[in-house]
Amino acid sequence: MSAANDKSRCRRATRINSEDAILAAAEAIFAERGFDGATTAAIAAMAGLPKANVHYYFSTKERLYREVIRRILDAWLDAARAFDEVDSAREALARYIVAKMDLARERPFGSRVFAKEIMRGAPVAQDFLETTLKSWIDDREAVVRRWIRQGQLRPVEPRTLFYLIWATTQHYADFAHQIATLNGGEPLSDESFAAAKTHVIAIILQGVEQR
Amino acid sequence: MSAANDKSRCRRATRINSEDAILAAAEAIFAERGFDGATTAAIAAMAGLPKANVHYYFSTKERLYREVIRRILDAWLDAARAFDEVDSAREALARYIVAKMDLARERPFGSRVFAKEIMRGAPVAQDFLETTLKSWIDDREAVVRRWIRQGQLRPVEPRTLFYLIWATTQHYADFAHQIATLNGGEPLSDESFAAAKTHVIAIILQGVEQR
DNA sequence: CGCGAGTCTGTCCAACTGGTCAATTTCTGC
DNA sequence: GCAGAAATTGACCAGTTGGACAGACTCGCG
Repeated sequence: MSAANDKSRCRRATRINSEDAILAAAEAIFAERGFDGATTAAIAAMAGLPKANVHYYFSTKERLYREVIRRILDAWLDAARAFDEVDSAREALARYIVAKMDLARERPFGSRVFAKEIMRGAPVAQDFLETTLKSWIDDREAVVRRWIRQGQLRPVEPRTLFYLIWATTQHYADFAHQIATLNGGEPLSDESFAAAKTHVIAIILQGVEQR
Repeated sequence: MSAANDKSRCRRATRINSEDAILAAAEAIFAERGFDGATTAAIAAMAGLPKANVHYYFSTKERLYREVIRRILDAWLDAARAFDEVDSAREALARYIVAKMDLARERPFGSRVFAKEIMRGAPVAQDFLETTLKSWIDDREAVVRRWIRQGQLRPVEPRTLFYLIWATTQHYADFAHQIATLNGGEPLSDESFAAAKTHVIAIILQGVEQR
């Protein structure tokens, strides 16, 4: 790689590093205080930059917020693919729950930002809900109904099953503080979390599988 | 009842009406925007009172917020009693889920305020989590373990079961907007909600009952 | 080496926030 | 029917916020 390329990549890298630092800080601050409660000053402080620098990369607080939401939805879609990797109901559900639990563990702030976005009426994510998410769940509902016809699953209501999975997996991110408090003040260890994953899968599969 | 009592009750009634209007408005505004994002002006406007009137009844925004939280925790404790009404695992779990689902349906704002309170690290509810909630779940965990020993339930992890119930029941309040959007833009009808209640109970009981 | 584009930041401002206060109106007990 | 307590409210204030902007600094190419 040429020196010229190296240098131009250096500039770009600086920009990307700053943007990433700001986005990561924004995700944390928005998660804790919500859109209205978050201040650009707090985001800048957490990112270790002057406030004006934040406004250099993201002209307005709303534009920054939209970008944070966009990344979260990307990560969600990524995890959702786990549902389609295999054709057995048991395996597909198990993999999907694992993917959603891991997402909750790795991006707890993102999960909380999304939750708060929905609670304010989804002014930014409404389009995602109506188009991408709507068709995702319509399609998967059909898949679940096929599994039921094939005798892999009991005749459960597909929507109820998805809401139960979404709710439970997100709970481990959104209510991590409550879980930690009930765990003696300590966040779940990796082992406890892995065990929780297994137990959640066990209960849900037992709840819907035909036996 | 004497005229004097009638009158004094009138004054008190006015006060109580105003306080209730403010508390109801506060619950809605805090639910949508969180503590930091909520403004006393918005709460006053929704309650149909001048802002100064709000500060007459609740000296500070934080005091008002604490009172909102207190009432929510009261309602939660009320619903939690459903768990102890009967001794069969099946009946106790079913009743508890019904109570929590009904609470989510009747007090969706309260549920969201609580969720946001946890997400900001529970500065106000921490004491409740550490004392009341901790001992509640410790005691009920013991009850679940007894049911397991008695062969009423499969050997599930009690905590996982409670988190799954809390998550799912709260989801119907906190994510009501998402559910409505996926329901064609309309909130769940009373019939759909009643059906969801039944389906949730069916999946969870199937998931944990010994058969 | 030097110049222009890109990056960074201190300073400022208009709008808004929680909260105060004094003046006014409305009750209540006698 | 009146004295005073309680309730109500418009006007106001000090602190904070999102954002603008001009100038300083840095990098990379010719």
